[in-house]
Amino acid sequence: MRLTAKGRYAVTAMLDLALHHDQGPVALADIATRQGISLSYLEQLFSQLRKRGLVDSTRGPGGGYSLVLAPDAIVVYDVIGAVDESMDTTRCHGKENCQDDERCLTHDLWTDLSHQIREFLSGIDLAQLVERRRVREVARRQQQVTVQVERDGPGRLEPRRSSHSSQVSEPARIGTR
Amino acid sequence: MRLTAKGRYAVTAMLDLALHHDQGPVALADIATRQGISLSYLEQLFSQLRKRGLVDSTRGPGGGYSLVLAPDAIVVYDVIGAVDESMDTTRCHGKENCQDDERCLTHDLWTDLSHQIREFLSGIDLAQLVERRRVREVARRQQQVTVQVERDGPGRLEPRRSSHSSQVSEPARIGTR
DNA sequence: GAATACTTGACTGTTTTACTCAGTTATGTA
DNA sequence: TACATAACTGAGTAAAACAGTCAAGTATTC
Repeated sequence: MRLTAKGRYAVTAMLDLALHHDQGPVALADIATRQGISLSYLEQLFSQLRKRGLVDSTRGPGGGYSLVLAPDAIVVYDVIGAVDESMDTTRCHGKENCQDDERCLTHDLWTDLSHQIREFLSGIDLAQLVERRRVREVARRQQQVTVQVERDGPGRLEPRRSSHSSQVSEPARIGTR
Repeated sequence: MRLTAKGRYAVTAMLDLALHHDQGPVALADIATRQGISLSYLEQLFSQLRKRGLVDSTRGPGGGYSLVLAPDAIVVYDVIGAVDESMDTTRCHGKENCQDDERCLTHDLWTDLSHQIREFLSGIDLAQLVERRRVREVARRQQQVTVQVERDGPGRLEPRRSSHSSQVSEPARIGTR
């Protein structure tokens, strides 16, 4: 089973995109500040998301990324699948050669589990997540942070134009490991 | 999410134990040959399984490991939990400090997924697995192998007593990686 | 006392993870 | 046209996790 920080970041970032879906393209720098993910890392992730056709990019000032499909047409499973290879829990990846070219004792168990996980994550789309009360709470909190940063300015230099707050002391800590 | 070869091996080994449950203690060397797992590695695993109170050991000739509880009282989730730390998919491990000491946007999603997985793996016990037709098939195949090895002898030396086939050229391949 | 089998702990090579860095290319605005 | 912005690309890397191995025990039975 491949469910790593990478996959979690991808889902978080896509959800952020869905939350600001109506405000045109969203710059990665904004997502970076709001979600506490390193910008360089986001660039790497979005490169993959774009290749999989999940997002579209707009270059230049005011540019950023936007969802290709409506939030209710994107399920969590696809997002993770775009960056995390496979969600399979079998060692043989579906082929039944786990032991001496034959099925191992527990082959079916892992197949069933993989199926279970796929079902679950395929049943949840971004729109559903956006609707959740607790997600909205967190989103509101994160909005505060962004506004704060904007008011204080990105570091006193620069005339501070546009709604972007590039180069804040972030990215900081994203939990322990 | 932590589901690695280690957890899979543990379940496989425990299932092997359940299959030979009525024949007294099972030697690790036997499990190693039948399941294609390295003996040294099994030793490591069973050390943990014993600490968690899932198996009992009998030393000396004819000894081996046996289940502490009946097969229908041991669920897969516990076996994996014994060797694989945690099955949690959140980064913060339940604590809600995933981002700046607060809940991250997708916290609940991972909590729900973890719950889902736990439910699934807690609903399956070793007895149920033993009953499965496809498991029995594989088990029969593996029995053949053991018998084969016994007939051929472990290498022509030794008078060949008891039902144990120590020190066969195994452990060999355990699938690719 | 020899063989069997469990027990412990340290050690190791490889792969994966989670990044960073340095640079390039495209685009809107003054 | 310059310049600021922001997307892109690819290589590099420290640290951790994985999947084991190895060596030296101790307990038990025949």
